[in-house]
Amino acid sequence: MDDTTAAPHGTLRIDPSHRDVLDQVLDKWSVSILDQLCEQPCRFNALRRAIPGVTQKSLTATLRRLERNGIVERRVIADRPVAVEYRISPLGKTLREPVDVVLAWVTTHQSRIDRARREFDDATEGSGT
Amino acid sequence: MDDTTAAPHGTLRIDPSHRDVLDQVLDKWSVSILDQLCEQPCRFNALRRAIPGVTQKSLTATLRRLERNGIVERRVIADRPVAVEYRISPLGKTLREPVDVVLAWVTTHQSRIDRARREFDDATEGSGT
DNA sequence: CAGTATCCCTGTCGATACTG
DNA sequence: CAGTATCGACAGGGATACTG
Repeated sequence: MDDTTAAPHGTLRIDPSHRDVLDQVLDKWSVSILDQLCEQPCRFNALRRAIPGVTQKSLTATLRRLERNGIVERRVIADRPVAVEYRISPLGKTLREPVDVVLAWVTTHQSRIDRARREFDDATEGSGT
Repeated sequence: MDDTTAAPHGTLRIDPSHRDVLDQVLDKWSVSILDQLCEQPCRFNALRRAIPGVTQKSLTATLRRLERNGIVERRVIADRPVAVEYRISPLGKTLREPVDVVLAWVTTHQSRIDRARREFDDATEGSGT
């Protein structure tokens, strides 16, 4: 079957490792953290305040995961009233563009998506009952 | 370095609705489905066979979700030995590019990510015990 | 063929409490 | 301040069985 029409570059082959990276890097809180850290390095609680709704647990877990994947860097800047600074890594910076592209897509098509959802819900409404 | 690619900092505020869309269209199976349907319209079981590891339940749920979001179109093409064809929608086609960008990022940086993970795991190894 | 329905299990998430 | 530890609630995912 020829895929020259739909797939100009024939790229979209998903292997599990790719899926895995996406799961670790584009999950619920990662995008917000990425966004925040791209603006400026941030301490734990500052980050926490900057991202409404996140809990310590989730924030810690997400930061750890991003750190493990080389997206953010963790740095202890004091010993006494322990201060820890998180900053975006060079690798993390490169992630921003793809994420921006995706977010731009969402922004662009949000209304269309919303409409599709309403229409679907509307059409589905009478079928389940 | 000038960041013409990245949005000016602070502009891309992640609001819940964006997050919500991402969750619905970039989740575990959606990318594979998008990939497959971008190549050609597909019937349910064909799709199932094309995507190793997916179950009926997950496939059904994901297809429904994508349909609801206007990403794929569902079409009954026969009544007797019921046949259903799924195809990518115009909106769905526009999603391909952003996804492609993200996947390209993964491909490009995969080895670096893997290395970061190994280094992290290595450094962490002795601390948790 | 193309689902729906059910059970069950695991992972995740939030809330709370505690620590260096 | 920056976490760790623990618990309970809940959604998602797989396996299985059944249906138009």
